[in-house]
Amino acid sequence: MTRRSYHHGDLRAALVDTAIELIGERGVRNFSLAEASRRLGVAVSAPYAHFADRDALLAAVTVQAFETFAAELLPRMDAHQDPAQRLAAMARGYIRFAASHRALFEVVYQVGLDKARFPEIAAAEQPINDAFAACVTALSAGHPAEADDLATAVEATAKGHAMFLLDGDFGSGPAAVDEAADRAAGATLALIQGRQALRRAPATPPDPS
Amino acid sequence: MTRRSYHHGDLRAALVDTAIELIGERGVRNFSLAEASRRLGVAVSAPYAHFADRDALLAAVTVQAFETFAAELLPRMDAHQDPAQRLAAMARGYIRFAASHRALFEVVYQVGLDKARFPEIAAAEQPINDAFAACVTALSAGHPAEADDLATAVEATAKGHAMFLLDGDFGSGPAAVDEAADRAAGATLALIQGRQALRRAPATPPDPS
DNA sequence: GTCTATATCCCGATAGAC
DNA sequence: GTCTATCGGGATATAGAC
Repeated sequence: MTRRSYHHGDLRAALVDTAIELIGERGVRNFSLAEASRRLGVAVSAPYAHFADRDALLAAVTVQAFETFAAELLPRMDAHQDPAQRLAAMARGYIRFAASHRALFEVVYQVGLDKARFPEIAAAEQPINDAFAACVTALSAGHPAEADDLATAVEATAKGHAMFLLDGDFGSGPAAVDEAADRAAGATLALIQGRQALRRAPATPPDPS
Repeated sequence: MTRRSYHHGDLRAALVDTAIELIGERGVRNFSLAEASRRLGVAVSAPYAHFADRDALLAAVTVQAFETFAAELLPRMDAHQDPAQRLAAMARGYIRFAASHRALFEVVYQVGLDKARFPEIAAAEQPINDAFAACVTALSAGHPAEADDLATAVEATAKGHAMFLLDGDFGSGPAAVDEAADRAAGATLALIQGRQALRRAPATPPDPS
């Protein structure tokens, strides 16, 4: 494959790959079909034989993002039995995914694609949501009203740490990723532990010692 | 002021206001100097008499964002003595600010302005950072190594909740804002409580009951 | 301080040839 | 399935008149 002639190659797949490359280099918001075409050495009109428009290509990238995330995350989770540890592992995996597949992460969380138009996105997301929901439900047994609360808090914490990492607030390099992952996992456990503590003693002010 | 002739009016201030309007309507990403000029009825070249370029205008908006945030947040914090409660109030204020000044929030957290080029941004940010750091330090007395950890976790949690709110995950309207603020405050307290619990019994698996 | 006019570049999308 | 060519739109920024 010479990268110069896709006349009979898989331009569709090549476009997805190139989109991910370009988004990694310059951000989703500066991604254009035109530049992807240029990089692949095809005419700017060529992508329209495979995608209805720019959003359709981004939808394909989004699907790949969820598939990649699930493939990397779910095995790691299965190493733990305890739901709290599983959630902490999810937080860790979330951070690692954001760091090692920055472009995919960006597409998922910065492009507001119409999910009604691209139902394949919801389908790709499903396995992760299921695993997450199972942990939260297990941890909220006996207190079902708090399940949603906990889910949001855990997600928010992971997402927040990921954004700080991508913004460079942890520095750069593998050490920064490890630190962010450790902290997100720690915060997740603290969150779970703290909810249980507050459940037992809701009005107690924190120990000042 | 007729909004049609800024020949001798304060075009600079008007541009900042209009930028905030436009960003609120269509997002920072789609904000352009050209459209701001059009809305104000001035030539597209007029802004260049007041701002070196687009980023310089956005820097002015950023400064206003921090000033507004500080003005709304700091008084609310002062109502509480306990550092944990102060941090929870900060989380609440963070959410409220994101909701009621969406455009300002977006500019601060989605535009990556070069802080070296615009030192006035750091200056405007200072009072908030100081108040935040004071709370975290007070809560980490005796465990200084954890201060940074806690600061990041609290910030991440607030930011995460704010992003979910702005993405519509809490629904819309004042009730959604209240719910997001309540949850962010609750998660902040849980985080603080959980750290203290884990400090006492680091290896204890969460109570499954 | 604001204007008109312009240079230069980018983009998405379509039509019709091969 | 890909090409060439083009339409119609957008943007930033500058030059020079008033």
